[in-house]
Amino acid sequence: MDTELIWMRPPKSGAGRPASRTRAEITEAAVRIADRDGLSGVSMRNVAAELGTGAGSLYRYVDNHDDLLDLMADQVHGEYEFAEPSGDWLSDLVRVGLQGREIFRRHPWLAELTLTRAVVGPHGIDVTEHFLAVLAGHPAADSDKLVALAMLNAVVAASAKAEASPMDALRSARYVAHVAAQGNHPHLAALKPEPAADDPLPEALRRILAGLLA
Amino acid sequence: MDTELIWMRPPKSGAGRPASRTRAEITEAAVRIADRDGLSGVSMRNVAAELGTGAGSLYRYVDNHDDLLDLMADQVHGEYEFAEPSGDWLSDLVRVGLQGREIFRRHPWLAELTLTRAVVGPHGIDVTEHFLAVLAGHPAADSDKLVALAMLNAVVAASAKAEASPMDALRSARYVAHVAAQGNHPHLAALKPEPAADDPLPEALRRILAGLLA
DNA sequence: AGACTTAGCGTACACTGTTCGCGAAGGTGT
DNA sequence: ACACCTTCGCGAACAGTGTACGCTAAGTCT
Repeated sequence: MDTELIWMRPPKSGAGRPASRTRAEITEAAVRIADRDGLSGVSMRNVAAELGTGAGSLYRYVDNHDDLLDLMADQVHGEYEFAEPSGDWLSDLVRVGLQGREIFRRHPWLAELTLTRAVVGPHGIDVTEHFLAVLAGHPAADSDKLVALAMLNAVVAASAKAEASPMDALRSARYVAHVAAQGNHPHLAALKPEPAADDPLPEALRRILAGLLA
Repeated sequence: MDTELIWMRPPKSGAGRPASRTRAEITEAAVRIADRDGLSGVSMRNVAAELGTGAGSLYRYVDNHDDLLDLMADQVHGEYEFAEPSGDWLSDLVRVGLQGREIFRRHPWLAELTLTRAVVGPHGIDVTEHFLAVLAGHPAADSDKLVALAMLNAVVAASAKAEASPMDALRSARYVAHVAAQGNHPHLAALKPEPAADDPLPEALRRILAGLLA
């Protein structure tokens, strides 16, 4: 069994019949399906059909279904566009977070993926590298910086997931109202249905990052 | 189709043959299996076998597999033990977060669940109620408090997931080393393999919560 | 006692990830 | 040019999944 990450596997030797498809091509097809039908639509058979090939053929390019998910997650991490560090590290990092949210919005399935598995691949690594570059002059310990990155990802993904499934919010709201009517949860009942304030994420990110990297 | 959450469904009418099992019993069996074999072991057939019954019978108690997962997630949220608000809201909330981590440690499958779906049920609601009770005198807007709770959950779950699967960390580390050796990622290569500092979570939670609820 | 309602079960269906063997394809070396 | 040989693409097969449905038996109510 190959315990290495998929990106480290050695390239095929030149001999033999050449492959008619590339791993990138397969990844793109999978992303296309996920964007259209959601993560559950990304089955080996569906991806193969999108490419006009057989399901078993995919296993020439990918070890298993999870590998395919890893490839997808890493691929869309390539959509980040990094600006040169401006000197204001806090604003730069918030920028990264907000850019992440845009990616999550473009690919609603990504939140579930990043929350479930670590994104490590060429593009995921690039994000880490940029994050560290922005914090190059910052006195915090390396481990604290990495913790901050992980937390930033978790928070952005969680908020993206929340805004991606408003049905959940509706069902929850109905249940909360039901419970509040029971009378045993005074603070819950006292919640005011406030006018949705404008986008809370930028400020939340500022505060979280500032708190973590004091 | 019933769009209501499972906990709102009306109790059965007294007539007819009484059920020989309870929903709680089924949920406990599912949790037991998940604790032992992980989330993927929680199939309808496995849970049914654990109870010595047929797979189809479970659908008398649960609408579908996802409902069962919701029940499991909510049930273990009943393991929180809430103390009276001490007056120091920050410490109280950190306490909640650390207690959450203990629950995640006892039930490693829970992180994936809470990161994937919202936990709304009797026990999940109790957590929210307690969170709001602690912040009863706090001037922040209600919506900000709820955001803080969601972020707290995301952060604790993410850190629990990370510590639950050190294999991922190992594979990642190997790949990072491989990339760093390439030379294109100076900041990554400059990371010092520091001695693991003592538990960073309490301080991180303090800072995040203090930042969010300034 | 009889009627009625519901539980439990077994079977069936469509789908999933994955494996394996076979035939064909296309470069490489002589 | 030809043979070789590695690799690809494919189709069938297997074990497992969630779920629907019809039947029978088991209780409760009138």
